[in-house]
Amino acid sequence: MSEIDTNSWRGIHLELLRRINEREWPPGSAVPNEADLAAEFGCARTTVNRAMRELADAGLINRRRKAGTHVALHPTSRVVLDIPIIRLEVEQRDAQWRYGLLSQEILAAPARITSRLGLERGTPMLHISSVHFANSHPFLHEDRWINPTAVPGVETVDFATVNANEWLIQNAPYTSGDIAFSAMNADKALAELLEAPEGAAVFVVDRITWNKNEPVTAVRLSYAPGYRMHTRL
Amino acid sequence: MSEIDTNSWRGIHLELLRRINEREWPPGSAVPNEADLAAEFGCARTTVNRAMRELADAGLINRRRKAGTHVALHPTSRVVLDIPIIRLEVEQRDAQWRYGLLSQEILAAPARITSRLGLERGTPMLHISSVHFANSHPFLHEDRWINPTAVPGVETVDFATVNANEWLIQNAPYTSGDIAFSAMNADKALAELLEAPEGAAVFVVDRITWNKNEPVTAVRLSYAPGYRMHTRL
DNA sequence: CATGTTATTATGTGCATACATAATAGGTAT
DNA sequence: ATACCTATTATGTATGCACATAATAACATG
Repeated sequence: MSEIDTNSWRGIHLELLRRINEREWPPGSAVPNEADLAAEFGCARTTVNRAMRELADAGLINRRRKAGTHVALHPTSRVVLDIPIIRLEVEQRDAQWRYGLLSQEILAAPARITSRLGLERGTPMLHISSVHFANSHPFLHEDRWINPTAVPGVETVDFATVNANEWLIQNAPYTSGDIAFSAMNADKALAELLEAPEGAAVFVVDRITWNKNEPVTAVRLSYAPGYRMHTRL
Repeated sequence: MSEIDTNSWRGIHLELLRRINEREWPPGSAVPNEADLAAEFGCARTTVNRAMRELADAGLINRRRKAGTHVALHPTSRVVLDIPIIRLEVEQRDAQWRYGLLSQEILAAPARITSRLGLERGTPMLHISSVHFANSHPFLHEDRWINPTAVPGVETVDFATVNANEWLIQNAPYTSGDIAFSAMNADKALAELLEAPEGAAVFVVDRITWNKNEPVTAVRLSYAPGYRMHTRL
């Protein structure tokens, strides 16, 4: 049997997890306060606090000053997704990455883009369309709009040799963003690019980023059919 | 101008974020050590440590003992998704939630389930098929397999009156799990259940949970077309 | 020169203490 | 009762100190 180290926040974290999991502290019930737990475990309150903070971050308990700590009634499972740059994502699958630029031009951005970014209708933006390949098979289509005033110098970049995904991460910092996942039927054009049948279900990631209230870029990644995004809970 | 409170870990966290974002500390560069930063900000090392830990958790910096702290080369954006129980998800959209059981029976589980769970082929499991509605429109189809030996008492539950999603969260704790997101074309049966055209792109969540190496449940949630899962970065 | 040993260094963690802050409970005046 | 003020309480955070631990660098030894 592995003894619990009640002197380390990890040990205490595990023990509290156990009490919650085994319904020793059922959902909704009050958890003893930090001082009491510290006394029970024979450690400093700081240590209990650290353990409890992790549980709160994971959504398993709710904490409020004075009101105390309670086991979450509906423990929303909190999933952490790491979204790497596309080249690495391909290489992590032991596949060879390749990138092909389809078009790069300054255009009046369509309303669906400007409205979401909070820009004037018809603002000139840099539009980039490209495909990332894994072992010569299409992996995803990247459809991106960049706000040139937020990213000085983009106009001069040749996105045939450098891919936009990576260049932006290196050169266009953002302070906040919005990301959405959905499923879409591939239209004829997309289907051709992804070498998939028309109408095929495609996993889509829409991402928008801002740098201090200034919109930077809006991108849609359409993954070739069969793509799965997964993590552990 | 808002002054930075260099005495609070939040203030320091913001200041470090700024230095990273504005390329004062470019990707790959070394960050001063905790002691030096503490001296610079005039605070305790503990406070700097707290701020840096947050940055490390967010994937913006990499920390290694002795080697020191470095700004991440490819800052993988880390997304946190909260997956609430389905009823709450519907109600958060200001819609009325309703639930309908389609079937509940003990069956020999198909190979695609048992193999992923690490169970004997043909193990008897409780299969539950149900639909969740939002304002009387199908919201998602829940296709679930439960391992009865891991969840004592499931056989006696009437899942026509209690929905499996909620009952399990309350009664079947898990210690680990696996979750995957993908897109699929609805087959004829699913399309009918979701009141969608056959072949419609459907957002699918596959989740498997274990309780200390014992498989608990495998579930597939197929969302009605149009569903978007989104968060902030 | 390769290899194993030993310092050195930066982060990781624990503790006691103090004070800050949010939220509730209790009491007082109107 | 209602509104307002005032304890009280549990969590949140900062500090100085100490020691643990991982990883590297420096050194010594064959």
